[in-house]
Amino acid sequence: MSERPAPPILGELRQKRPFASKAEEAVVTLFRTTDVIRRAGEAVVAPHGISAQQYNVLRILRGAGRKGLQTLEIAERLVERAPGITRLVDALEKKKLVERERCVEDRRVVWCRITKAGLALLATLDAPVTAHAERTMRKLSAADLNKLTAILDDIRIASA
Amino acid sequence: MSERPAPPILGELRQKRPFASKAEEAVVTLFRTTDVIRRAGEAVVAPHGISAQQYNVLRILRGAGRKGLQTLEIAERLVERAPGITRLVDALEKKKLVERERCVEDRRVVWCRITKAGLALLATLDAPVTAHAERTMRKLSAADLNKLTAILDDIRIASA
DNA sequence: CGATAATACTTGACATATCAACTAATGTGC
DNA sequence: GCACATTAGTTGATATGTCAAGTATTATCG
Repeated sequence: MSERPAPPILGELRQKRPFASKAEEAVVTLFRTTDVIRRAGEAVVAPHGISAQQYNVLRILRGAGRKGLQTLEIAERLVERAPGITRLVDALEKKKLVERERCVEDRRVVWCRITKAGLALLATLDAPVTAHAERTMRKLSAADLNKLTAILDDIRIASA
Repeated sequence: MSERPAPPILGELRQKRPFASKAEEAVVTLFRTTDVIRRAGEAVVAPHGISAQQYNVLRILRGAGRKGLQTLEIAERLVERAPGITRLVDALEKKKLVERERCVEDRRVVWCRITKAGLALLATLDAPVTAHAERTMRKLSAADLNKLTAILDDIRIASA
């Protein structure tokens, strides 16, 4: 008789009942783990007056370079989807981290660009953000880190 | 020269630049994957008039049995933390899925219990929710499923 | 060319999330 | 038993998320 140890997540959530399946256990564990990491990540950027989503927008716009990106293109590239992209960019514009310009050739389009101030803010955040990721994953071997990413990719491919 | 293939997440987010580190790639992949799964999960429960968080509260209260749980105890057991537990339970009470009662012995405490209607709702959701988890993880081998959970547990332990 | 459709946002309404005060009740030390 | 801290929860202010509907502009088809 092999007594399997109870999943750690059960104790963490003070649950006694086992999960209906391994799949459910994995999903709950995934949610929980991501929540923990996200909160820690928000704590990194929040003192600088922006949310994690706003940080993501800034990074996307930095990557886009001079020309910038159309509003809805930003939305498509967000790690975590946000239907309220207009107001997300509104907030960044109010903070002067992003600027917008109506396109002349196609007046439906609005081009968004990161400002100097936005780039400066990102520059100060690069190291802390990378450090946070390293800290989060520090206990994993290189093999496990690759394995984790590969498994997550498999999950997304299957759900497409 | 081994040409490594670009990480799938890069194409998905239309990014050209590689990540600063494997750790950052893993974190972004984790966020993205969880976002995809969460949205699909919300689509399962939303038609029944509740959010994923509210569903989580109901499951916690079902697990707690007759006596119910004190308000803040629910908050501690949530998979994804919610500081606004009062209003979360408010919403469920308004829908008659949960009932509350001020404790007589310690009048600071409020006991929360799931109602018959709450149990009935959960009963109809059990199968679809389990199905969603199975569907999400269907492409993973049993070994990979265990590996995923184990790696995620390691991450949380390290960040404690 | 003119009607219709499609695109690219924007806005309004409402649900949630977050944080910091605040209230009420209980526990603790002197 | 009284001041003070602690606990349990609530409330207010503000930000963010979400969906549906609306506006302006461009594309398409007969």
